Amino acid sequence: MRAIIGPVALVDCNNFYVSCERVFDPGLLRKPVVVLSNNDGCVVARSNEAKGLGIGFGTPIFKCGELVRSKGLKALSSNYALYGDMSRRVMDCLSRFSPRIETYSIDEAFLDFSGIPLTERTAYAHQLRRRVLKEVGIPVSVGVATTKTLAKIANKLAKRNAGLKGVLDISGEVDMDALLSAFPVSEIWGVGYRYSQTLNRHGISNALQLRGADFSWVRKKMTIKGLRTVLELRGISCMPLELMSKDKKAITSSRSFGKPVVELDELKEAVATYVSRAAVKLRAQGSLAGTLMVFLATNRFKPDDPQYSNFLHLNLPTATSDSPELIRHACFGLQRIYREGFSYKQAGVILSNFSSERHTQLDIFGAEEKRERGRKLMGVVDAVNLRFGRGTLEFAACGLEQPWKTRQEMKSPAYTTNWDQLPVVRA
DNA sequence: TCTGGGGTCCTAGGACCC
DNA sequence: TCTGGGGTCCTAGGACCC
Repeated sequence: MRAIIGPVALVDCNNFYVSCERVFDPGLLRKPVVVLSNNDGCVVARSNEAKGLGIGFGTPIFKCGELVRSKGLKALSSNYALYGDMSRRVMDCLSRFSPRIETYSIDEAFLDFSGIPLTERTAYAHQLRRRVLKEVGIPVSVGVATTKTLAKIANKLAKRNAGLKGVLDISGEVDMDALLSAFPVSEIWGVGYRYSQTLNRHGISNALQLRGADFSWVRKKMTIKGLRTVLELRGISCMPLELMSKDKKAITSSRSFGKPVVELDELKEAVATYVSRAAVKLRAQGSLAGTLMVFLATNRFKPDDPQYSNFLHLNLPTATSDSPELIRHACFGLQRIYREGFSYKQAGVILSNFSSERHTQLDIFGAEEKRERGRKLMGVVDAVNLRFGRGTLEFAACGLEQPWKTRQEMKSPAYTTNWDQLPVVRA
């Protein structure tokens, strides 16, 4: 369901992953903290204190050793079970402030504010902010404007200026020209590195200049999406609220390995593991995959090592969500592209070309009975893993030792999603 | 020693057809 | 040797997002 919108609020959690960690470990408050990517590789979330130390997004953590020693920088492995659960709590809380809500990402939501009179919007946003902090423990920022693109800008300004206390409403009378002329074009939603380079070359460096740019020129250089951005900067809403979450059109599962992998058998275990994870998500949305892509690659950061990467698309004979079947196809594909004599660093699979499980095309070879048994088995496996935690039941093809598994040496417990890891309060 | 993972949308161009 | 025009479908690649 889509809807034309009036004023809209963008609510964005501040330094979300770090804030989640702080809820359960107050010792991290007011300290420089970063959360690392899978494999404990590079920085994907930073506390304000860490940003103050000059640590950029994506910095490899091995370059921060000195800061850990001299400034007490604390680095944590990412804990997606925790962040996913905290996200759900934040969204629950927000939906009580406006039932017309679009969950845009794990840490962001757009809320329809058209029911709130102009003079009350700022106060309402402050109230919302206090409530999320009290109930969930996560600090958020709120930007209110007449379009999503402008709300994004308001939100960034609210975060940036401490005096605003996390809220900025630009949906009413404001000096929009002054505001936009001070906002760099590269920070506009939908303008990435490439486009901002092109725009800069043509003398467009701030949001006011982009707002005034020639429509057909923008259309040519930045496609229809760029044109929508320009219109939104003018206050014309082109991006409606998406109130219903949509099914995914593709599901990827891939990881860098904790250490290089040479043997085909080990690669097969890894790929079998990834494809079973993807299959769980596939079944959860009631889809069948018609295409499976498998890929592998050596470490591109070691240019002196022999390099090789490849991928293979497989059009499956029958669309399926059956884990053993998908594992068979993935291993077959992997075998086709595997070359001996390389140290592999990464592999993965992408499922796509989905159809609905409810109107399956019948298998011309009459294997319906077998498929039905498979469906029931998958249902049981998913239910057990949901109840007792991921990995309770696994396929033998995924291996037992899993030496290739990613490193996560600084991970916090799954405080909210695993009974064994609930926080303990000491009297 | 150590450098992420998971998505979406749009367009150009090729293959193919009449 | 010369060599049309219009349409559809598909895919690879590029741009963006968090």
